[in-house]
Amino acid sequence: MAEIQSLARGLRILNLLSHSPDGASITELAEALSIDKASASRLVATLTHHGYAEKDESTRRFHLGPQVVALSRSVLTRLPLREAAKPFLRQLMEKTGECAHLAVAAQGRALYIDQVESPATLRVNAQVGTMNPMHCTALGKILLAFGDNPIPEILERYTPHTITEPQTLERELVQIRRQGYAIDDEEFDNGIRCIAVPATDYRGKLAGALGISGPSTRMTRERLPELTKIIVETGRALSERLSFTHS
Amino acid sequence: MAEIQSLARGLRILNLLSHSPDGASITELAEALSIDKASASRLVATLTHHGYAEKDESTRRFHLGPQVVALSRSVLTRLPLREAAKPFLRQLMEKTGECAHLAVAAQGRALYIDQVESPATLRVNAQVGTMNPMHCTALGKILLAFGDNPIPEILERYTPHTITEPQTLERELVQIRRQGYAIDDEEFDNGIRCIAVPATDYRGKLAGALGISGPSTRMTRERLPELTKIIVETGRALSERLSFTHS
DNA sequence: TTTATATATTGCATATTACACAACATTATT
DNA sequence: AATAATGTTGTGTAATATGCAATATATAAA
Repeated sequence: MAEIQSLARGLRILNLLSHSPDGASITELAEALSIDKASASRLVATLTHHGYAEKDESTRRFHLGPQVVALSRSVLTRLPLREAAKPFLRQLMEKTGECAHLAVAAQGRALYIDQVESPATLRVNAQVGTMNPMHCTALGKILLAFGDNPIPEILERYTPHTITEPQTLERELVQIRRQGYAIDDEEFDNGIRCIAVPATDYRGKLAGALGISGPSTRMTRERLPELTKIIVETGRALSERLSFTHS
Repeated sequence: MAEIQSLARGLRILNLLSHSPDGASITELAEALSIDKASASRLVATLTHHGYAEKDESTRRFHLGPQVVALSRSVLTRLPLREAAKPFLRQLMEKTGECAHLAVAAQGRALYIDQVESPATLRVNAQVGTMNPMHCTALGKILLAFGDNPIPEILERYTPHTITEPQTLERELVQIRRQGYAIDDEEFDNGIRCIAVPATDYRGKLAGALGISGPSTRMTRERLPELTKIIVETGRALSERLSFTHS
């Protein structure tokens, strides 16, 4: 596989910018990529010229440009799963009172492609485009258990409950496959519990994962079975729906 | 300004892919850019490797990859306007029953950065990331009237009501500045009317535009004044809110 | 204000890198 | 199975991106 160096560098700059909430300067970018300031300057100029980056004139730092938002729209609208799942997410939110999320596997992580927010003041908001680790989120575990992604090499610890042992995770995945749903019991964020189920297409192949997230004070261990039942049913319904839309 | 050729080519490929709902093949991309198949192949390989493109194995065609969605999130969350405007959009939708939209100027077009959908069956949906022309949308006219974007050279016609004469548009903008709101009376889509107002920050500088869109059967000419009043008030409230959040 | 420091942009020579052409491999079509 | 179309891999060539140095610009200090 031949890599086009300057394109790869440009893309790495985009990635860096996306992880820099306060933007980045030319020198910072050059250092991060171990390239010359001049090269960075020219690469950023090209990105800017095409709308992929933009300079905040007040801070003189570079941010991602609006063009990437326009790109993302075309990705999201292309996903038939998103279209089909929307009413089911809404229904999920209404029945449980918690925010409902939809995710697919991307780059070894769970990429959130849609969300229906709950009206509750205290709620778990996950922006579309968020990429969370797979091993410690309910949606991610579903994607691991039913998809064809390998178990990540390193299982980073986020909370005291995070599973960091590969064997433990493997056993968990077996159980998830058996029971048909996954639970994240404060394994990624303290005080947050999630439940997720798979959405499968007409061939039974995994299309994505959907579920709810809420504060553990509201999603108590006692309520989990009742909530799980709702989510499993919704997942089945969506999967059934997907079986008839193999366009 | 020195353009990095291969990066520019890569970005142009991304643009092409975003306008190709059914994806694109290597040869199509090569033809569109007037470059060799081999070059296109290598560029796409790099894009794919970094998650910016992906191959649909069933059709053997290339689409945009999930990475661009992840990028867009960082753009959207960075915008303080979006955060601040959310409750006002919701309120707008609830009071009018129509979909509420929020847009900023980008690349000479109106870029939709947020939306609150109405529950109505017949509603005007504008995906986040959509880029509409300025001269024939209510949000766009606001951005033209109060922002510092030049009037587009060519005013493309979309419907019989589209303003295509620069002088006419200039007069319209003067009136919009005076009255403080803009109306799109089936100038972009037949059967759709929109009303929009500006959102200004603590310096009185334009931050974005917000408004509603609905079918002209429901948003009749008679109802426009009543709806306009609501929107103008909401715009003032948001602008006031923005005056206190100059972080 | 002036000086000093940090940061960004432009010129330019070198060589690395991307390029086009072609051959090969793969997949689709007949 | 044969043919056509499309995608990928070599390879020599030359154009292009690169790094260094110098200039220009902006920021901080004096």
